[in-house]
Amino acid sequence: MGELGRPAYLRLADLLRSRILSGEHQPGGRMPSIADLCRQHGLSEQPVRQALRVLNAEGLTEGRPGSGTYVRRRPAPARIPRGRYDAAGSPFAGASRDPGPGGVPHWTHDSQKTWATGALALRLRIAEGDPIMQTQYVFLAADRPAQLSTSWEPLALTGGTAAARPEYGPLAGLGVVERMARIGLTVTRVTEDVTARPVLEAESGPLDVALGSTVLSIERTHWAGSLPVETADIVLAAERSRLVYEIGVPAEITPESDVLR
Amino acid sequence: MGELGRPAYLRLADLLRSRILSGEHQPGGRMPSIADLCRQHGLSEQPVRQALRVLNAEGLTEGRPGSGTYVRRRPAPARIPRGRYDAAGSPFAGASRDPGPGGVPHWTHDSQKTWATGALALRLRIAEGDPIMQTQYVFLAADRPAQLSTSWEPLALTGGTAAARPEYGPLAGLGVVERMARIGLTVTRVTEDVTARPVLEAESGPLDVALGSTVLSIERTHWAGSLPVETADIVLAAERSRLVYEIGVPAEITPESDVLR
DNA sequence: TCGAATTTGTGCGTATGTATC
DNA sequence: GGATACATACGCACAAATTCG
Repeated sequence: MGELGRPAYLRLADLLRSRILSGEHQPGGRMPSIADLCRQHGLSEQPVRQALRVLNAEGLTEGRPGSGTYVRRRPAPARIPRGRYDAAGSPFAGASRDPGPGGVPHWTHDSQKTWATGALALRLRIAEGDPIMQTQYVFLAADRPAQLSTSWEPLALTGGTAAARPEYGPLAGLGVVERMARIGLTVTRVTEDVTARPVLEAESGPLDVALGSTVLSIERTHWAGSLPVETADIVLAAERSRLVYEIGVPAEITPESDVLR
Repeated sequence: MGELGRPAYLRLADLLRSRILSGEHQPGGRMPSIADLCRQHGLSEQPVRQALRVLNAEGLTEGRPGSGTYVRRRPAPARIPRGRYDAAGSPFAGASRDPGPGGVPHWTHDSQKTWATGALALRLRIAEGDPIMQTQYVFLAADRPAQLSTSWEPLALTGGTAAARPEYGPLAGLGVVERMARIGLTVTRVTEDVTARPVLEAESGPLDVALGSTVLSIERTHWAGSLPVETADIVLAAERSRLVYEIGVPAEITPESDVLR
C-alpha cells in the first residue's frame, strides 16, 4: 500500500524527527506512546515501532521499557587528546586527565602470555608463534565504559625483566614509553591508525552501545626506531568520542623572508 | 520459544559468522539462500532474515536482490597519512602522494566569499558575520571520489593579498602553511579532531557511499600561535579510509640511564 | 528475445512472552 | 493488576533484480 511512494514508517519518522528538531518535543521529554501513535496516524504497531527504531538508531530518541520513548539529551562527545606525547603516559593518559562529573576514571586490566598469530606477528615484526604478553584493559569514566584496549608486547624484549607485565611490579601504570625506557628501549615514535567500523557483538556489551552502532578503532604501535615494542587495539564508541590530534609544523617550512604582502 | 536463552536469529548469525571467519564461506562467494537456511535450520523466514541483517550490518556480508547474499571481499582501506606535516602540503598532500592504480589523483575546487556563522566564528575565533573565504574541494583518486573538504579562512588575514583565494594566483596549490608563510603568518601547529558519524544525504552522492553508511569527519585547524588562520571540515568514507597519525616522542622522556636490566 | 522461477528487500498485520513502571 | 515498551517469531503480499531455460 505505498500511498505516497515513501513508506508509512519513514513518513512517520520524518514527522517525528522534524518535531524533535523544531523543539516541539523537548530533550528529556516523553514521546507519545506507541498505542497513541497508532491511533493518531491510523497505523498498526509495526510501522510505528519501525519509525521509533529509526529515531533510536539516529540517536535522537531512547526507549525505556515500561516507561516510554524519550527525546535524548545529547552530551557533547568527550574530547580525547591523542596528539603530543605525554610524559605521564599510561595507556589512558589523555582520557584520564579530566575526571569529569560522576566519578574518578579508573580501569581494570588482565595480562596473560600467548603467542602471536598472523596479523599480530606482522604488526610486531616477529615470527608467527613467538611468545607475547597480552593485556586487556577496560577503561571506565564516570562509571561508564569508555574505552576497550588490548595491548601486545613481544616477550623477546620484555621477558624476564620488571617490564614484562605492564600492570604489575615496580613499573605498574607507568606507560609504555617510560616502562620501555627502564629496560633500555628508547621509544622514538608512536603511530596510530584510525578507522571506523561497526561494533562487534563482543564489544557492544562492554562498551555499552547498541549492536548496529559504530566504533572508532585505533591501531597504535610504539616504535624504538624501526622496531615495534608494543602494539594495541583501542576501541571507543564513536558517538561519545572525538579524537584530538596535534601536529607540529617543523620550522624549516616557514621561511623567514616575507616574499609578498 | 526461548529454547536456549539466546534467540534463534542470533544463534544462526553466530554460526554463519564463524563459518565466514573460518573461511568455510569464501570472500566473494554466495551464502545459502534464505529458503535454504529456513529448511536447513527449521526456522521461518523472519529469524533467518534477521540473522543475515546482523551480518550485513557488521559488514561481513552483502545482499544483492535477485541474486543472493554474498561474503564481502574487503579491499584494504587506503592509508591516509596525516601525522607529520609535509612541506609539499596541499590540502591533500598525504593522499596524493601515491597515485595508485587507475589514474592520477586530482581535485576540483570552488572558492567564494561568505560570512562566518556561529560555530565557524568560534572555530576561527572571529566575530559572527566577519567575512571569510570558503573553498570547497572534491578530491578524486583512481577516478573515485575519495574525500570532500570545505575550508574557511578569515578575510581579515588574507584579504587583499595574493593568498586570499587558495587555488588562484601565484600561490595556487601551495598548501596552507606555505601560503600563509608568504604573507607573513607562521603556522606553528595543526590540530585535527576526528569523529565518525552517519553520512549526510548531501555527502552520500559525491562520496559514492550508501545512505546508511558512516564517514570519518576531520575538523582541522591551522594555528599561528593561538590564532586560527584556517579551518576545514574533511569527510571520508569510513570503509575506504585509514587515517595514519605519527606522534613524535620528545627526547626528555627517555632517560639515558638504564636503571634495570 | 521473452518469460518464468528464484532471490532479496520491504511493508505490515498478528501473536506471544517478558521486563518495567 | 494494568499500562507500557521491547524482543522474538510467524505469515503473507508485493516490488525489484537476477538467472536461466
